[in-house]
Amino acid sequence: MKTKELDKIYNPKAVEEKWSKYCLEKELFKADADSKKPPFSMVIPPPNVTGSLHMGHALNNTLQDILARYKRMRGFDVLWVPGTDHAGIATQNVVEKKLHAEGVDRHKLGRSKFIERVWKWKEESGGAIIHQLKRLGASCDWSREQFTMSPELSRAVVEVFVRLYEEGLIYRDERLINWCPRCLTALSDIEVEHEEVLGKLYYIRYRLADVLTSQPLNLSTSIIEYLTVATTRPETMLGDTAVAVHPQDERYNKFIGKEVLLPLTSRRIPVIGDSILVDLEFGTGAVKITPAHDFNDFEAGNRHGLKRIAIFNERAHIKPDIPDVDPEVIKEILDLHAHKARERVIHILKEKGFLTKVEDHKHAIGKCYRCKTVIEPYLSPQWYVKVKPLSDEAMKAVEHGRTKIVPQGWENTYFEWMRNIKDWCISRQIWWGHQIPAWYCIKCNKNEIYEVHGEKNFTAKARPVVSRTEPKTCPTCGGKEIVRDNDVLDTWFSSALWPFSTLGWPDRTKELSRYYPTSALITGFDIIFFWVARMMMVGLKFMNDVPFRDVYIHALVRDAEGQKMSKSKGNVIDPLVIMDKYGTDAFRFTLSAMAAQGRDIKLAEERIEGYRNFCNKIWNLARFTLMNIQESGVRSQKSEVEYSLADKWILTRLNAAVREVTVALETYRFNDAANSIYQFIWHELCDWYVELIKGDLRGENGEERKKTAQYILVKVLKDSLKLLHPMMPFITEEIWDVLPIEEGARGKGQWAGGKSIMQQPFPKASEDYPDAEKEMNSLMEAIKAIRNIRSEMNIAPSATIEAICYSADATVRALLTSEERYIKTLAKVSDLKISAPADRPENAAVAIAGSVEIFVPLKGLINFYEEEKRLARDLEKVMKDLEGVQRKLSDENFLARAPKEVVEKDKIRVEELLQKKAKLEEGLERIKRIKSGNQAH
RNA sequence: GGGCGGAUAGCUCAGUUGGGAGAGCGCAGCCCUUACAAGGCUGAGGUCACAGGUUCAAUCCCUGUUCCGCCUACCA
Repeated sequence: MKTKELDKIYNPKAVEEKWSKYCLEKELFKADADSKKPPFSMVIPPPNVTGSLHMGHALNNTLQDILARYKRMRGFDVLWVPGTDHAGIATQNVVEKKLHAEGVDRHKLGRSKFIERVWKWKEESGGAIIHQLKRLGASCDWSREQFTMSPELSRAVVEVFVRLYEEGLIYRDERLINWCPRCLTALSDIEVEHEEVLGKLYYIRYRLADVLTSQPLNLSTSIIEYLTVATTRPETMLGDTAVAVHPQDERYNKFIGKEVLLPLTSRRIPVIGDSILVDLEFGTGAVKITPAHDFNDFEAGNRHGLKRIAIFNERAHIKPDIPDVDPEVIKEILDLHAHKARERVIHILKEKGFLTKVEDHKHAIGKCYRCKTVIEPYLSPQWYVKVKPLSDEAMKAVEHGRTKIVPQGWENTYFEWMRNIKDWCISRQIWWGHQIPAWYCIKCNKNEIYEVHGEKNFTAKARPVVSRTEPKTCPTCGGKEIVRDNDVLDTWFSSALWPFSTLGWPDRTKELSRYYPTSALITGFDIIFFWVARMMMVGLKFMNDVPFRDVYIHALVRDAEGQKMSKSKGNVIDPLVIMDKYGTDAFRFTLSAMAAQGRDIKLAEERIEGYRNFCNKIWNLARFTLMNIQESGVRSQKSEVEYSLADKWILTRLNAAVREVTVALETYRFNDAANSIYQFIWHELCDWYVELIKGDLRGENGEERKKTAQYILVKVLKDSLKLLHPMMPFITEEIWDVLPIEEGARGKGQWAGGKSIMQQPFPKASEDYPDAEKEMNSLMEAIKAIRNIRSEMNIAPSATIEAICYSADATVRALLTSEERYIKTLAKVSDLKISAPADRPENAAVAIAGSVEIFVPLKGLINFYEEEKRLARDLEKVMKDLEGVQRKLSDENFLARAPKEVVEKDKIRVEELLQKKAKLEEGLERIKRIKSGNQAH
């Protein structure tokens, strides 16, 4: 059989396509609910069905996949549930945009036709992200792909809704809510993004009703004829129904109970005292109250029984029927959007002398998190979840450690939000989503009906019938005319059920009992509130147990400058482009290596390039290995008697890597795992071990030695690939496929006689050889010292040299002697002398490595000036270290109080440094002597 | 306004029980040495933001200051 030659450079594309296809066809990612193995389960944070893979997804799913693959190799039956959510608003926007291009709108189409269109869109173009996740290598159980709008999951949604309603945890009420005038729907509090802007504070005078008003307004008058209010939203004054002052404010409290004339209207509104709303220090100390358009004013209105006058329609345009407003004014602003109306109102107020002052003012405005439109507080009937009883349980679960949040710092964020939680507005005025299972009897609610777009809507006073199935008749009056509530549920409502609805709930499935609670949830901090907190609440409520044991919160991916990536900034890095350019493995490894806990990831392409190089390094390691083993494969080897020092050393270092990677993955320290494996493969296995055994592999040290070296090389490579596999699934699979399985057998592709690397057990640390490790370290030090001399003395890399090693330590001499071939090979030494300290050669560069004094005779080639500089530099460094340690050791307090191991260590160190110092000084002396001798000639 | 996090090599960042400061990239020098130039060898570079405190010992713990981020909040 011919040895398979690998290409000189790793080509990810073909490899990824091949294995991706193969693993999917063979269904290697499937969980087995009947398995005897212990379960490990995760649910994917479902991406929007409209979405395409961005950096956040890539990081999130890479980390999940690393865990999934690791746990699989550790012998777990891994279930990783994939799927998408229906993304109510976003999806509806997409389809509406398409309709718009066709010249249709959804109202013309009608609700059911529209929903059909959305489903059609979903089938055709939805879920592109699923393919992209597969491309990323995500080893989800694709046979269990879920969708929040599927009939099964919809059933769970209805069930949860009805039960919560029956328990009084869901109710309907009319109050101010956050309204997006573009999406035309209510939003929950957390769907509003606050943004600080520099706005204006407008001062407007409201004339007191009971003061003589016959004379023209005189701005310089000292008699108080008016109250001046300050506002950021002058246009809402048309909806004012009171002015508030602080009851303790001596400037104004005499006006409480009086009335003012609202400018631009014929409305008289009361002056009221309210200590909650009014801050004495701010503005003028007098506040206009617009209960229908401001959350604080709404509350104040409730406290004082004020009327609510809405001045905007659902698109935040001025309504025609605002009571009391001057018709001239209405004519000017009718149907203007709020911000246009503001300009007009200010203009009119100014003209009429009501506007007294305008100043800059920083304040926050709310924007729709989907479309960035400025949100408008809007009065309407909505459905709410009463969350306090649920959040109490959810807090306890984390307090008691039933769910662990990693890194722990995020617990504060979680608790903080849970403590201040407000009822959750769950109804949305859109069509795509789970329609609320509530119906209204026309007869019973005939006074509560109002029409919007020809649809019947019901006020908060209407009495709904909430039911799992559509009622045929009204349970109260038997009436047959029944209308369903138009609203749909917040998409996050269905996401909250994801960890159990995807496992078959409300049925008591095998999966549910086996995989719930899930083992871990991996997600970004930006959806702790949206998703994690709500899953906790709902999971505890309906499953009586937490939805997951661990929550690992990872960072956000930013660009190299630390900016959040966004399309508008144009700084997005497309993961698909990156994967094309550098390969998926390199990309995944980069994300893993940069996923340090508690810090955002600044992604720079150079970093990815570096790990692409690492892939190539691994590839060439494999290539080298294949070139150096028997075509018949490698013998199996159990006995360690034939292990060389290098063999024992690399096995020991491998063990260290195995331990580090294992601990790191168990504790979600993905960057540590990546760095350990990188360090090991590149800087220990490739840089040292491979170089050390090249002679062995060439047969220079006998056939036995050759076979053993081959065996160890293959073993270490295979274990390295296994360690690496969770992070780099493709390249490891490809190499695994061509490596020898056992004695006499080689990989022939597609695991002839073997299995996929993902089905292999994760490496376990075997026997350590601590002595070999120490000895190897001494040798490496000596080799590095000689290399240093070579470089500093400008000896051509191709030239061989002579070296003399003196050591007073017989053990060390024995080591150097028995392993001299390593020094000769790696330091390119042709003539190596090892002995007890004797006469120091004169024309030689010198270096100290541990107890070994190394001389490189340079017969006239030596640059004394350079050598002196080099030695002086080394000496200086040693002196500095020595000084530090000696100072410590001369401190009685240190000797008395520090642990004796620490003191002992420092004492040994001083000894070593003193020795080194003496030798360097000697060397320096010699150089100086020679130099002066040379000069004398 | 409240809360959280960060400040370590030119850049991006590690540094978990306080005990000789690390990596990657970049930079400089020398090398196409038959696994790999997407490579090898060598090297330069840090008062660990600042000021105090605790300790025999502080990059690490405590306090304060400065400068950055982020989250959160109804001061009109």
